[in-house]
Amino acid sequence: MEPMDISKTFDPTQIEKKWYAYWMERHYFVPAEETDIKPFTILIPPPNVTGILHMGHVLNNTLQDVIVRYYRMLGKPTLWLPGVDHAGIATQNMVEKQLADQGLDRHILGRDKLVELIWQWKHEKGDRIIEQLKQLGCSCDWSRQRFTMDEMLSRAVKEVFVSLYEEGLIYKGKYIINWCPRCVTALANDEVEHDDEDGKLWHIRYPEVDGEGHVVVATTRPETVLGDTAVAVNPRDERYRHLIGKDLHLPLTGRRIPVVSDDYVDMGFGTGCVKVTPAHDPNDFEIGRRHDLPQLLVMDEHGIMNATAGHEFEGMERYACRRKVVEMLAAQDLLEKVETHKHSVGHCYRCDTVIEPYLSDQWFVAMKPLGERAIEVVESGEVKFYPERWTKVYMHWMHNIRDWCISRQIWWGHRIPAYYCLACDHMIVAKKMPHTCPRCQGSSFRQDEDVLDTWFSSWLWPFSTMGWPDETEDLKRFLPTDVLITAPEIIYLWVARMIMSTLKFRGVIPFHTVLLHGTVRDEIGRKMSKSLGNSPDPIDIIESVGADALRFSMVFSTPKGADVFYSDAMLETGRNFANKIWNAYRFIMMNAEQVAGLPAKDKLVMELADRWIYSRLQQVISESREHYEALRLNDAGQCLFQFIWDEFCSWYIELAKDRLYQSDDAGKRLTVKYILLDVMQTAMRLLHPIMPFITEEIWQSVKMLFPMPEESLIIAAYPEADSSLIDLAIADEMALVQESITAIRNLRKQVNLSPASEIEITIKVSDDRQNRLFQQYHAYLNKLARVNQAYVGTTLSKPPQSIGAVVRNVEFYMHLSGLVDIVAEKERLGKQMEKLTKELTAIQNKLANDNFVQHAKAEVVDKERAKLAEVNTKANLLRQQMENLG
RNA sequence: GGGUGAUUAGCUCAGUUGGUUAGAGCGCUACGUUGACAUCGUAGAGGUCACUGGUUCGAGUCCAGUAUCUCCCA
Repeated sequence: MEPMDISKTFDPTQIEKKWYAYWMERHYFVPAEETDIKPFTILIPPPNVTGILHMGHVLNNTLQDVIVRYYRMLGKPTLWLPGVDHAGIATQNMVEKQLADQGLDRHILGRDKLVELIWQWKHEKGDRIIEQLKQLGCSCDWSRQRFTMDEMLSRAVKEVFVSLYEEGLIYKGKYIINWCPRCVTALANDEVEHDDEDGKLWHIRYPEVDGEGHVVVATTRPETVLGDTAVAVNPRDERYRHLIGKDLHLPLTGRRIPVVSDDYVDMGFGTGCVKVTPAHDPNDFEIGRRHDLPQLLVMDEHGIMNATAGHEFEGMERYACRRKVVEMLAAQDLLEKVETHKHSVGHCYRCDTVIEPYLSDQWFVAMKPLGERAIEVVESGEVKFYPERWTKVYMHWMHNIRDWCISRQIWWGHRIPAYYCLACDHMIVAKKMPHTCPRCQGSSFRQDEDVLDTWFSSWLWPFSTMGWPDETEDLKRFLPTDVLITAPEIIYLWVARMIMSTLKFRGVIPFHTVLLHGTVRDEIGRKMSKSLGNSPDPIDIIESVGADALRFSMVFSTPKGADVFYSDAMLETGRNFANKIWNAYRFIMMNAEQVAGLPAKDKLVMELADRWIYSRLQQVISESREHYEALRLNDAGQCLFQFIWDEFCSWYIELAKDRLYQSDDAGKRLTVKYILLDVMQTAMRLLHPIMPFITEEIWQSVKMLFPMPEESLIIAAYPEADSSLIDLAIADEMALVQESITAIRNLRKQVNLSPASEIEITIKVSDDRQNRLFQQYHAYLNKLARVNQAYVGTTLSKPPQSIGAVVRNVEFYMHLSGLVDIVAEKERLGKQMEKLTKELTAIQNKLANDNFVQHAKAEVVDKERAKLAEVNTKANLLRQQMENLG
């Protein structure tokens, strides 16, 4: 390759397509067969089939890909198992919306036709998000891609349902659900939108049966009085204790209802008496259960009052009924008062109708028996959460676990495998439609109309995707998997349930580690959402700055599971970094043309900077390994960013230039060329998990010049640190040089000397080692601080007309040529003196404090003393300089 | 209402078992086209660590309370 053909800025589009195709052709993402090495496995949280890639997916899948690629490089057979979720309600809604545009609705179409339409849609457009994940660089094993409605997964769903039913852990019962009377359908919790509204609070009198008194209850929905079956008070409430167990007259109905005691009642709210309507309020439903109260449904599925409400109200719309109830109460002097009241009201997300809590037949899973083992495995540490604090959230939910309502009144999903005999209504739960009714010998059946909650297929993901209930090779090999990476919002919905199901049906944990990451927000902290329009399209970003830049920015900005604040500035971090790497590569290639016969590593003529960069490289290798393994991906990113940008580019490459351009020693030139290629190549491997495309591109191209086997692949190994190359003495010397260069640059700045002007420096060192160091490497000062002439010695003193700085115990004096602004300089020094004095006082006070000297650890005290000496030296120098200025 | 977490520079965040002059990136200011990179370089300014009390020789760090906010569940 002609080096000058390499473009000045990094152009990702071409190379991303090229290398993804290359990886696919070579089956990189398929775990190696025939090996005894324990594989590394990650299950994807399956995105919705309707989904298009958003920033949340980018974060989630980038983190997974980084980890998977890291373990692949460690030589493990690695499986990232991908798939898509059928997302019952969301998908059906989307297709129904399309129908609506054509003036159709599902009732006209019928169930079979609608389901057929959705499948058709899935085949045509459903897997768009999969293509987008590929653009992001995700290294999933696409040959194992699953869909929650696949035959394989449906089999598992039926198997589990039937098995839990037979064990008595699935049952049919009554439950309060959110019901939209206009759409005539049940709504999931997340389909109900809550708004705070100004409503009214009606205070109603319920007369006592024995005695003259009454209690007052407050309600926002007076029509539900008709369905009351009790009044509840708090057992500790002195005001009402005498009423517990007594009866009240329920207004307008002629019924008598008891007073019950329940902890749920808030003594401080309203009058402390609560009317209980078990069939029309979720909290009342729970109270009703505890006290075995009747559940009276007083309206029908359209929100029209029924016969149970009483003949005066039957047939009335719910709000008309509300008005009539209020009128009648007032007429009977049972209305104590009416207040305005702000409260939260649930609305149908589709039609905005006020939802009605509604009692209906539903299917449940009894969760308590499944929860016990799931608690144990987290307590014992078999399953760990990162960050750890989520363990508490998980435990809290598990200890208060409730039965899971798994039926949904929609059409898209796994239909409940329960069949009813048309002749005698006998119910049979079975994997297939039965032939004969065991009770009446009838032979015609209808299947339950409901489908299962989408999570009922997702919770089986760890083994349903691997072919269970068959004992497949994949099951034996890949379960338990290793790390699950997901958002904390679905700890309950998904993570906990997978732990329970996998323990129940496989007897093992599904994964040993759960990594929870934050939410992607916009610059002002809002969640990214379609409706706010604050979510950029990741594909646009990839097309403009590249997947690597996006990936790096995401990884870099997601510390310890905290939220990610997406902004253009944040994206620039990755874009600039990719460009920086690209230009370092470009520079190296420009100078690498003739590096044909490189010297063997042990024949290299290495000097300070060379030994230093190798030493640092080894440390960075170890650190990055530790970070990747501890799942601190942002730390891995930061550590590599800092090494490549600051240490390799800003220091090493800059120092290498002298030898490349000016040295007439061929051995020196060869050494530096070798090291540039070697460090670059190693750094590309370190960074490959985070930025796979650019690192592969550079790897492949450097490989042609660098002495390594032609077939060696970037993924073939994650570098291992060679501790023999770590040299702390060298590191210390280099640090001194670096600090010195910074100090000299500062001196320049202080007197406003242009960085281009050449200067003379007197360096007073305090020992021979330092003397040798500065004699030998004054070229470094020349290159990076434009020190034209350096006088080094142990006995030198401050030259006239100079300003000084101290680094450790080395004094630097920059020779001035009479260009200094005396007044400004004095002011600056005065300010510095003030700061030093303050610090000095603090240390002296500390050391004068007997308590400190006696109680603190010896090393802390020693450190304090050393500091005192250092600060004193600085102060003396400063004083001298101030005197010099007159 | 129950639970959980947070509060450090203009912004986003580090700060490991209490022990430097509380750090980084971005932004801002000044200067700079030094033969990879202006998507760059060098330097600078900027903080009562939310508030109140406590423990300690010593608190951003530990404890209690207050305030404000986040998220999950109801």
